[in-house]
Amino acid sequence: MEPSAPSRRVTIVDVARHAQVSTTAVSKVLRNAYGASPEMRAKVRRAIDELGYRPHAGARGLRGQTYTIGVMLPDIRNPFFPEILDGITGSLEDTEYQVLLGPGCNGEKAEARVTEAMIDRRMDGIIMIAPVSPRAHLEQVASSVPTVVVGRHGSSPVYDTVVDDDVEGASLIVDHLAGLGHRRIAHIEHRETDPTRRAEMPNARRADGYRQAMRALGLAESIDVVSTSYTQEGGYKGAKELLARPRLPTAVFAGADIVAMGVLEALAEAGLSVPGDISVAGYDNTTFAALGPISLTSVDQAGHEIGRNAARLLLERIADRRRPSVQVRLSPTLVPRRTTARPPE
Amino acid sequence: MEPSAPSRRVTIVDVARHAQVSTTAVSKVLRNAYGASPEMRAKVRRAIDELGYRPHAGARGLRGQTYTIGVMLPDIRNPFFPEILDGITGSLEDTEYQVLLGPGCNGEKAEARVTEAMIDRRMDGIIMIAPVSPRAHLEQVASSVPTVVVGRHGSSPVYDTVVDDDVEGASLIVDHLAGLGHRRIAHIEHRETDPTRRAEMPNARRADGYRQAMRALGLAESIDVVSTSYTQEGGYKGAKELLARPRLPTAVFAGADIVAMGVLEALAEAGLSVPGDISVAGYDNTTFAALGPISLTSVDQAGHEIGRNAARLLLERIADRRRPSVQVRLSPTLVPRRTTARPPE
DNA sequence: CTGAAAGCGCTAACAC
DNA sequence: GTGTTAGCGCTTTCAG
Repeated sequence: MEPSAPSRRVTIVDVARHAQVSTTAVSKVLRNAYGASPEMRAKVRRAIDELGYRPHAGARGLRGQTYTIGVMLPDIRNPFFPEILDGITGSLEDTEYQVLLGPGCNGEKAEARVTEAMIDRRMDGIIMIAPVSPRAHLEQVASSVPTVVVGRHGSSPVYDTVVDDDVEGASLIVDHLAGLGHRRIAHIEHRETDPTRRAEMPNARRADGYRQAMRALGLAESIDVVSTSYTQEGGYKGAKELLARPRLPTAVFAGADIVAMGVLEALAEAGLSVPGDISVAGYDNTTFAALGPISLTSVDQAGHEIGRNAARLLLERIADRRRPSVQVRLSPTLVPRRTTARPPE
Repeated sequence: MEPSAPSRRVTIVDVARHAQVSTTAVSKVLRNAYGASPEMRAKVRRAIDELGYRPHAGARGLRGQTYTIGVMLPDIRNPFFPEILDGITGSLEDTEYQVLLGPGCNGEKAEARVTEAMIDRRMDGIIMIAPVSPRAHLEQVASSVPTVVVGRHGSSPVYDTVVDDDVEGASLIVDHLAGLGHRRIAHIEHRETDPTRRAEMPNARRADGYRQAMRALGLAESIDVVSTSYTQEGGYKGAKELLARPRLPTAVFAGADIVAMGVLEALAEAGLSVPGDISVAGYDNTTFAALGPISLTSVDQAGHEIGRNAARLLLERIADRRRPSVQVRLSPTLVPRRTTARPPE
């Protein structure tokens, strides 16, 4: 076996010759296009199988499509994304399209690089998951390739969106805690200064939902929001800040599971038991929320459904680039586990 | 803004015209190829900037390279892979190459589909992380495109490999536990029946390393291996099995962190405290091993280094497809945390 | 050092 | 329904 021998690959010409037809005929069969008789199709299919022919995606892209869908994930570490991805690939696995992921897009610059790379490779469509780029950039991308944006609120005429209702998710948690008897429920949010992002990013929505739900329950005076970041460290710091309050809250709603991890650590250090002394809830229902030793109450975003919808919208838009943009909003569900219980007497 | 307007992109012809040179000249500048005067380069570069030109990767691939590296990850959920990926993208971000990931490759069939897709897109090189495909398939891939295989022992003349020394990792754990005074140390392994895979997959090596280390310490009679799988459930079942033993081990070495999670759950259910009654160690030093409430002793595989080496080897092989294949083996390190301590008196 | 011309593998447009 | 032809945007000869 030669290492990476540049052996000439079977091309459409070889198939045409083998099947004794024109390359156009082969091309039509490949694309299931109109204008080939059943006998011709059969003949061509046989030749394709016999020769083990697979079309060169790049060459196809030069005139037609590349049959490639790009998915941009901001952070491969976020255990919530795999669900979305499964939803996408699941919907696409019976199509001709192949999904390829753009890695490590943390920050606007990296996002721009990846989206450019996808456009330069003439991908047929792009799904951007929880992008942080300014809306203008999203619209610029969408103006050159069919695009679906996942996890950003706000709509645009040029791209479709799929989001989970973060306001509803926050109130699921608040209602759950209030139902258990809690009144002093604190929230740890991700600090967001940019005004556009405040309006569009899920984290800000969760904080809004928390406030809204507290007010609806007549707990307006108990509203207590600590601004840190959606990281374990952010949770740790946020909890430290709450521990310094004159009166401790009886429950903490962390804006993300990873934040809850930091909270649990800080509480353990302070000698407080969960949920005996204080209840803790997260958001995203990530893998580690389900881990036995953690068993964190959380909100599930139906990532699979999000992904399925994103794929569906993208295919629709690839088929008709002028159809009006669509916004899909899904509802989250509460997953109660062992970190929440009635407040201490 | 038009939704996905198919506005004609700037091509190499536009750049050539703008700079008043031939397309050949532009091409040479793009590729930093020999045969262009400094003045010409400057002129072309200016034209490229002014027009915002970016070459079409697919078209380039038709004759030359696509400047795309494919990375195949078996399971995006495995929290160990992001480290490797960071190592790869970090090494490549100052090059012209763009990394794209093939998603969800669990199982031979999915792996084959993804590698085919990468080959059909004429990627310049492929990095396969912990593939499960038979070696013949790996070699077939490698024979048509430069390939580096990560996390598979055993060498091939047609692809390079980067592995972490799993035997050494296992003995780090065993020595650590023995050093604390443990003698009855059990191991939970991933069941592997296929003989080739037994020889090449890391999981089998860890079990071998465990046995070897136990023997070296004169603890041969205490060797106790439970075969389940590298999943949380596998850990849970494995622990249940150990709990049914006439004499409980004082320490459990789980072959992977996720397995340890299941073990912790089963032990908690049985009312045993960790590490008071029994010590637990994992492998991979994943994100959740570091989580405060878990704090699992584990083995760190230096994922970043693995990724850096894989990228380096791949670039070398792209530059010289005939250079003899290389095997890199890296050493793991122990990360002691709170789940391991001296055995009960 | 420079550029004209051929061609990579495929699809679209157009004949027949 | 079928085949012929002309590109898509780039790199690679190969003359000059």
